Amino acid sequence: MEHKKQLNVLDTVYLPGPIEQKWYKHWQEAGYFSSDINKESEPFCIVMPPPNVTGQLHMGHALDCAIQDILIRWRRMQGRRAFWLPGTDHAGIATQAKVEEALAEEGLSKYDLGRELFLERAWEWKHHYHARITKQLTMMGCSCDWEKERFTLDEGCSEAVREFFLHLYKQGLIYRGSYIINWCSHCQTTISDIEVEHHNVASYLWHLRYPYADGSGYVVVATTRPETLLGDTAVAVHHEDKRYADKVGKTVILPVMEREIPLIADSYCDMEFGTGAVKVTPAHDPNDFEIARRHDLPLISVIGKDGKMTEKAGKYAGMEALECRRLLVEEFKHLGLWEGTTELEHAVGHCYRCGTVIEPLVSPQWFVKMKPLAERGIAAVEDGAIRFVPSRFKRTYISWMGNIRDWCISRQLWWGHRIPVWYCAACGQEIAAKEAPATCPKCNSNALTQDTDVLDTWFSSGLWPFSTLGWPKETQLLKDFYPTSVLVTGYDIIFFWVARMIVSGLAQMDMKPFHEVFIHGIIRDGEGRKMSKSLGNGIDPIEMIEQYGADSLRFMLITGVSPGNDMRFQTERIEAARNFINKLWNASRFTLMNLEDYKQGAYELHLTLADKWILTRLKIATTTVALNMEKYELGEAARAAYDFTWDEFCDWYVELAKQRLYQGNPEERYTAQTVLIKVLTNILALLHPIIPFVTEEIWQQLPHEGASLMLARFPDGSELEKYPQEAQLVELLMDIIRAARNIRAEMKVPLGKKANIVLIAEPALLTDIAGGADYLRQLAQALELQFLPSGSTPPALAAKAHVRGVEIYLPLAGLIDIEKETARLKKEITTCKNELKRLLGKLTNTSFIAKAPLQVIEKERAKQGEFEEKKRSLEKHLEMLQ
RNA sequence: GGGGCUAUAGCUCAGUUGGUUAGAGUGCUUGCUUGACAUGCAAGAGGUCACUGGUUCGAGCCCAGUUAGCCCCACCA
Repeated sequence: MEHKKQLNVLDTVYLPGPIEQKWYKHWQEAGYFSSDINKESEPFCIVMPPPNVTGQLHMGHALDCAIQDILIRWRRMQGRRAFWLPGTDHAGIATQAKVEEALAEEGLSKYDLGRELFLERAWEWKHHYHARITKQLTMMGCSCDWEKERFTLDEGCSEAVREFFLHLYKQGLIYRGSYIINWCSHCQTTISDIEVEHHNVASYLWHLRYPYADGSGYVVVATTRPETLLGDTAVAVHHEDKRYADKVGKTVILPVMEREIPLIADSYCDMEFGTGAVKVTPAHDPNDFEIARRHDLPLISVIGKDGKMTEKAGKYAGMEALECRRLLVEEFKHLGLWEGTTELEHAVGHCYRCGTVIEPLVSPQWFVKMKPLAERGIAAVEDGAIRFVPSRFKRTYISWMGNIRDWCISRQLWWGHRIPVWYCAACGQEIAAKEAPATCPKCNSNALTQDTDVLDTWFSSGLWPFSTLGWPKETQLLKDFYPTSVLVTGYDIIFFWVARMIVSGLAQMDMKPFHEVFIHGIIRDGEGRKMSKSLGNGIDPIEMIEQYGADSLRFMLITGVSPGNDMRFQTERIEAARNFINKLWNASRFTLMNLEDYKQGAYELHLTLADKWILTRLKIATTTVALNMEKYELGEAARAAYDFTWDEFCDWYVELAKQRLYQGNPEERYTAQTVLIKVLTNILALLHPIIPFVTEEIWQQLPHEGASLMLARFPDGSELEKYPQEAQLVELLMDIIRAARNIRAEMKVPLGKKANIVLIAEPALLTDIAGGADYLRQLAQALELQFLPSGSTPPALAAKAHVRGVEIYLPLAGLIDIEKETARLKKEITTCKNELKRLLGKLTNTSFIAKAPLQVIEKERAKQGEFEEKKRSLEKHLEMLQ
């Protein structure tokens, strides 16, 4: 054990800044973040959800990282081989959009640069923000193994992507085909179904007449998108719709285009909606696309990728779609084919990146066949191989997976993994390969060109748990750490990411990617709104760290919220966290200030009541913390440590220890010092995963063994001793002290004025209490203590309280306010009466007596006895005062 | 149209297998230059645990329904 006293006792306020920087650097240089620490032990691995290199980290990342770092530090302290793998995501569409924005400010478009130069700019962007993100993670205190850091677009991850693509391709699980996809005309790319956000939009339903070809009148269709009618290839009604029973099979003339199209019957139609007749535009509506496949209808694309009408739109060609809509409705009015317009609110798909309305288009794209993959993904969660915490997210996941459709993975972007497929210009052959083939295997031509599209960014993040560990190479890292232990992320990306990782892991590795998924909520602003750029209500974690310290931020983020629930970010809460850390700091200052003469083993220990009490409480608190950590109840764990530290250690034990420290003999002083060190050291260990910086700073200054608190043992309570009887007695003494303080406060006894206290109880109990007489004198401001056996005559003019068989009198001649004391007593008596009423009801209930466990009944009886005695005792005193 | 979450002190929230006199932080009241800390100490006020039923000896907690708010999914044009 060494003891170096460095703490500046003048610093009554803890200043986190320099201390946090100092320790992060120290830990990193000492190699404590390495996955080689505890190398021979059971591995514990977390792969960090890679933040996007689009920008800096927000409060959600701070929460995510705080949780992961807590888990990692905790397991490391338990002796596990803890490995937290950091990394970042290239975030295809998002980053490309940012780079394009930056170019636009220079008056340039990506086409001005060309693919290669554009990618250079994108890499510059990546380097810039990567450095920033790294800085932020270090400021948070993240103990990740930086030497193993990865990026989704690095060489290894790129190889993994190609390998996995081929794996699925060979099984026919990746295919190319012309299907209806979601097109964002702003981003100029497809997006997958989950990247489409549906918002309700107030719009109109136009009722339009399509004349029958045989001249027998017209059918009225209702549409929200008149401009698409130029691409109609049928009108559909429901089989059972009597209104149209004799019309099915006829043809109608599509107005404006003068095209003859059939009237068909399809169960998709809702007879209740509109007129029951729906126009079918297979090229611009997913449902119509399905109808067309069932009825073998042609596809006519009338809206192009630029959002303008195509040449197939006849005279409307080249026009913006919305302008076309307006003019087309006008034309229908002129033609006498407009029946009317009604208001309608309906869901419209928008791009999740830019908010542009999504245009469904038919286009040749690459898809992943999801059904067979999803089945395995569902089974793994259903049979418990992968466990969701909290468990309610299991249902969310399964129901989504059960309804999954094929995943469009090709993107018309430049920033990302190029699709590993080449086309032969000579024979049209499609060649999927890991590396660029020299010649066409079919015709030997060397006129090969690679597919120009890149893959959906989530295609590569889906491989993250194994691509980062070195796959497809058979690395030791992969052997040691796959499957990973737990994945920590927000519920908002369960579908985007968690589901994809499960599916990909099972498909490629034949093994789940992780055992557990720990889901947290999102951080909202003080009013409960989502933090967003557009609202400008985001709170920068860095600002908070600079103002309050990373420890405060971490503590605040994981307390006061239960797992999986959202949290409001309120400044008062981070202030409260800061105050707690300051409290810990000051309790440590107090301890250190009293250790100048401390020498381990100098004397024998003589544990007092207070010592035995705090050690017992420490054992309980430690056990509580340890159990809650195991259950992922981090907030509860933190709260237990907080309560113990502040309420029991600081408010009581430190006060109880002062007398021995200031006036005790060397042995007494030594014992108090030893217990202070022991309890404080234990507190620091319990809190270290949560608030690593301040705990390390203090620990290093206390007598300690080992190089760093990071590598110290995390206590679980089993190593601590307990003294239940002494602890119980101290609890009684505390109650007596509180009662006496209450009386003093109510009677407004000036602080400096000491008063006598008379205690009346059974002799055996009195003897016990007398053992804590010093505590009473000190903390209840007692001048003289008098112990009288039960039945003795109490002092005449006194205030009284009654606590667990002990009558407490404060003779306050001159100070006592009879009226106040009467009121106080009456209030106490009322409480007793209410409790007794409740207890009596229970105890006279025969079924309660018959069915409740004996223990519960005994407890209630004991309470009844106590309250009866208390009531009697107080009533007697009340009478005396009258 | 499905599914989920939330409703507990003025405010923000805990309350983990049903048994505590229902808790914390913050705010409020009162008193404190207490030899670690005013980012603090002590004492206090403040709750029909949304509502209605049910299960149970016993419900803030379990079940059903109602109301209010939030979120996710979804192809009614």
